[in-house]
Amino acid sequence: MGKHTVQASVKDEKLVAVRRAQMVKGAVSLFKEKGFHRTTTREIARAAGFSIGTLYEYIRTKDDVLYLVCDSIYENVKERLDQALNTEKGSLESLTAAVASYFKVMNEFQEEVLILYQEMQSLPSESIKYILGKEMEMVAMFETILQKCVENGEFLLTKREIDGIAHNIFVQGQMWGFRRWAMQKLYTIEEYTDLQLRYLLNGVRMRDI
Amino acid sequence: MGKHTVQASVKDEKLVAVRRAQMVKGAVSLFKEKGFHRTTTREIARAAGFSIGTLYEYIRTKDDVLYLVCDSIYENVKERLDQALNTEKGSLESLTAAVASYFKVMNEFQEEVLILYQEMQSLPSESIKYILGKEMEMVAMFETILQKCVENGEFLLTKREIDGIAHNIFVQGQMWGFRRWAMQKLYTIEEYTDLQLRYLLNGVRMRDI
Amino acid sequence: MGKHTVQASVKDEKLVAVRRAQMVKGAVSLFKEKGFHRTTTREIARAAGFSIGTLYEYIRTKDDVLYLVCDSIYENVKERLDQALNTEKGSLESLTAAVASYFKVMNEFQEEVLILYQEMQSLPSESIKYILGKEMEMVAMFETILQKCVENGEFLLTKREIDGIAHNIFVQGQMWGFRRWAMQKLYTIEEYTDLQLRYLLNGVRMRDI
Amino acid sequence: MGKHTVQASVKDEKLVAVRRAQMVKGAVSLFKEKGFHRTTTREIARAAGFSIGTLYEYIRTKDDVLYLVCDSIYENVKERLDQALNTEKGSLESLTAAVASYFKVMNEFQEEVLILYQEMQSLPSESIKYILGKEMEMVAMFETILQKCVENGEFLLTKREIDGIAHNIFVQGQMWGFRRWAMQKLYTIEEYTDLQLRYLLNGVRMRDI
DNA sequence: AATGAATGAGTTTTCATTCAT
DNA sequence: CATGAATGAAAACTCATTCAT
Repeated sequence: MGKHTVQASVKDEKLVAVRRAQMVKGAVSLFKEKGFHRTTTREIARAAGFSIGTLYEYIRTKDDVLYLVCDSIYENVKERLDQALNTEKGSLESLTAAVASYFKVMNEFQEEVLILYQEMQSLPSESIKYILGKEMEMVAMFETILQKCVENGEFLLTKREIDGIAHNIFVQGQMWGFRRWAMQKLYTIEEYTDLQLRYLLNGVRMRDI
Repeated sequence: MGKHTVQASVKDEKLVAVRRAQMVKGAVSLFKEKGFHRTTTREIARAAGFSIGTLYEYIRTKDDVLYLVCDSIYENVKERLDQALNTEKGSLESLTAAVASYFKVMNEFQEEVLILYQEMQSLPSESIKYILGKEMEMVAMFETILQKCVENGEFLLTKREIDGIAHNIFVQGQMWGFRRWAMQKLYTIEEYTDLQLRYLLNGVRMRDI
Repeated sequence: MGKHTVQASVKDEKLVAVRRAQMVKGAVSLFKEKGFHRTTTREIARAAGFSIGTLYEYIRTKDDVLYLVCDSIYENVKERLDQALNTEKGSLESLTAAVASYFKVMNEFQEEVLILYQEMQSLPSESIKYILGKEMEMVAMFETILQKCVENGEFLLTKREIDGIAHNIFVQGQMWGFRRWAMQKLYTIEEYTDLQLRYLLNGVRMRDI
Repeated sequence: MGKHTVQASVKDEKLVAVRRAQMVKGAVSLFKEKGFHRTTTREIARAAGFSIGTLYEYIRTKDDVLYLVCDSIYENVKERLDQALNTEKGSLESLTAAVASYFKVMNEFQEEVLILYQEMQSLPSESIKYILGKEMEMVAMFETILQKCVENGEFLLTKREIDGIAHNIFVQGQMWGFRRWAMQKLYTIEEYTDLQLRYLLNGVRMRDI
């Protein structure tokens, strides 16, 4: 955190949180529609339900909005994921369930994740690192699950293979939203989940026994 | 093509092609650095080696530059891919070779592909469709190879499975460039190719014999 | 006075005086640093030790602050000058002492006088006249002293000459602060006083006797 | 010069000079009326006879206008002064003539000099130094004249006295415009010149003869 | 009396596009 | 064909002022 905090002129921290939530909500819906650069600060203010002057009481520059949006998206995704994965016990079923949950979350947040990928580059590299750090935490969740599975003797995998698979899971989840114009014609999210799981598990399942 | 053609004031088609090539080259290197929206038309003209007035003799709007850039990128990728895959004969080895070639091409064009993903949204939806069509053609290349493999009795796959695998191959190639900050710490391009091929083939290889 | 009074919402006149003194003190130090236009009302409030809302309980507009500051500066200068010159008796020595005192005061208030000259123009012309009136009173002090000297037979001067000399004295005092970047490299305030006095008295001293 | 040059987007140096002259002329008349801070860039552009976009082809920031204005004022004053003083021969008459010329120039440029004193503080300190350097050159002109007079045996003065007198001459010239509301009620410029010259010369004339 | 969040008019600055030369 | 000066709409951002608490 520390420097990854956007300065507000308003002192009341509760209020800052409330206003920023309004702001992010409005901004996300605008960014979905036209992207960050084609959205004006006035539009963001209006969508948030307050004036341009008020907007600037809660941020310093337009880039702050982008940062807040990106941060909020991953925060939401991670929160939903934490809830979904916290019962995980290192079994094949729980891995399956975790991946299915993750894909569902990514289905829900597909537009938001698209924003992240398209606009994050405009942030200062410090902020990019910070946000990608959150992504790594999510990948690490899958690594942990896989690791447990290995420890439980469900799979036989090296650390490197675990890393690779965790990445693949993560990317396949994003891909659903990313390439929805192609994927969502071919499959429902459930079908897609089944397909990818089968494909992933082919790679990881210990030969019978 | 038809409407997917950018109008030029200059008649000499050879010259148009030459100037646009200069323009795209300059623009790509600028877009890599700062993105489409943070790049000005003046900068594009300068990078191309001519004046702002001349730039506008070869395009109508700034968006035309983006279109030309996106189009050119996929044209280049496809061209390289056509070369790499045209000797393909429907065998496991040729599939392996094709995927490896594709990954190599994506490694080479990673920054350009990034541009595509980040900026394509700014194009009119007509242009997006047109360019995504090219992407579909590339996916179709892998479908064809897989189909031939099935026909040759190498694999046993349904049409749907073929589509899914082709997509996965395609996405894993893009993922290399996309998530290079994570992937390229873990693997060399060759290691990455091996890893992904093993997973892919685990899923497609006919159960022994 | 009359219209040269700044309206306050707060009734308690004692409090008004206290708050305005705080305000002027903070504002002067800000104006010294960055000038009137580059200083915001929020900064003035903060420097004064209260909130922006409170600031506006004691003034009507930002210009009021400038007026109050200008007024206060001359008020302070005049007060110090009154103290210094009230023992004056119309002799050459007392003139000398008066000029020396005045130069000392101007040395002390040089930054404040700079503010006056740089920002007074932003006041409504009514206020300018009012404040310049105070300046005239100060010039008049020197006229009075000179007049007494003439009456005492120390000098032989016409009314016009007295006016001119009084002005010269006044301007030379301001010049010390105004052109301090040039003058204060050449002289100490004492040397400067000596120099200017000699020069002034050359013009006014009655030929020997 | 060197870094004291304002960057223009337009290449044609002749044109830059012409447009900047228009700009300065318009800006000076606006600054006389309402000061730098109360004048908008749009007003400057309009007064100069071109659009806001064009204005910014010839400057980088609004502060550049102020710099150009300040520079131009002293350039003009110095040029007029150079013309007036170049026939100077180190006699009492030529000193008298020089001072009279200078006062006349300051009478002519009184509003411009007022601008300098009121707005120069807003410039970066580098530019202030550069411009005050020009002022020092003007003071040096009088020092040179006085020095010649001393060499010719007209006056008997130390170097320090010369410096002090040159400063006094310079300040008395500025004072005429500065305090015109007071001075110009009492005297015509000619009378003022006579008066100040008499004082000055009382101080410098060699005893008797 | 004191506070500080809210407001929006107003300001500087940029930049895609045009057009006369 | 090529040039680059001119344009002005549009954008980000500021800040004096108000007013509900």
